[in-house]
Amino acid sequence: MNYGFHPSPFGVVLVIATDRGLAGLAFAERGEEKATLDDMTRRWPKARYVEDAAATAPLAQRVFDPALWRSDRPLRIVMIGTDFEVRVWETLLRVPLGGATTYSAIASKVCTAKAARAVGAAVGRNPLSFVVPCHRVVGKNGDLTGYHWGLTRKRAILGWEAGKLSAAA
DNA sequence: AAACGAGGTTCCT
DNA sequence: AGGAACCTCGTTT
Repeated sequence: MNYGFHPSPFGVVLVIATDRGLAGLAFAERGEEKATLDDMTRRWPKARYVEDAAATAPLAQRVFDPALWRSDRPLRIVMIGTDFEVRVWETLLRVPLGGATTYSAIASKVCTAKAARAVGAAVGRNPLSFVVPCHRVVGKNGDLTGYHWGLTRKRAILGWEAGKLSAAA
């Protein structure tokens, strides 16, 4: 796996890629790049990691520029996780830009309605932050309940998306 | 408003 | 294997 750190509208992002496509995308606080990398590599302990910012830079650029989200050049992604997690993430991928869903709604689709917390855990462990719209999930009552990389960042992303939406319209 | 328990899955020891 | 943690939710103090 190749990885590299790149600037983004929301801070530094760690991009992890395999020869089959994008595998990981995580936000890092300034100075905490190492911790973020550890956090990611823990997900796939058996993988070999090589820093190659040149390989990951184009991916980072593409992900954060909606103008490049074209169906004729789909972003290739690789989802590595348990059955449950992958199901949750695939459900999330169907949430449209600017849309929102709830943990319990996903839970009832993937498992039972009471698995909301499990969904929360799975969403939180989502290695493809931002690409998989884990930030468009809100609590049942419409509140932003939590975010692995900070509620502040979650709000920033939602605001950014709202801006992109009005720009497109 | 705060505390609590149920509930599903995964992580860590 | 056992316990704790998690981006939850509904109910009870």
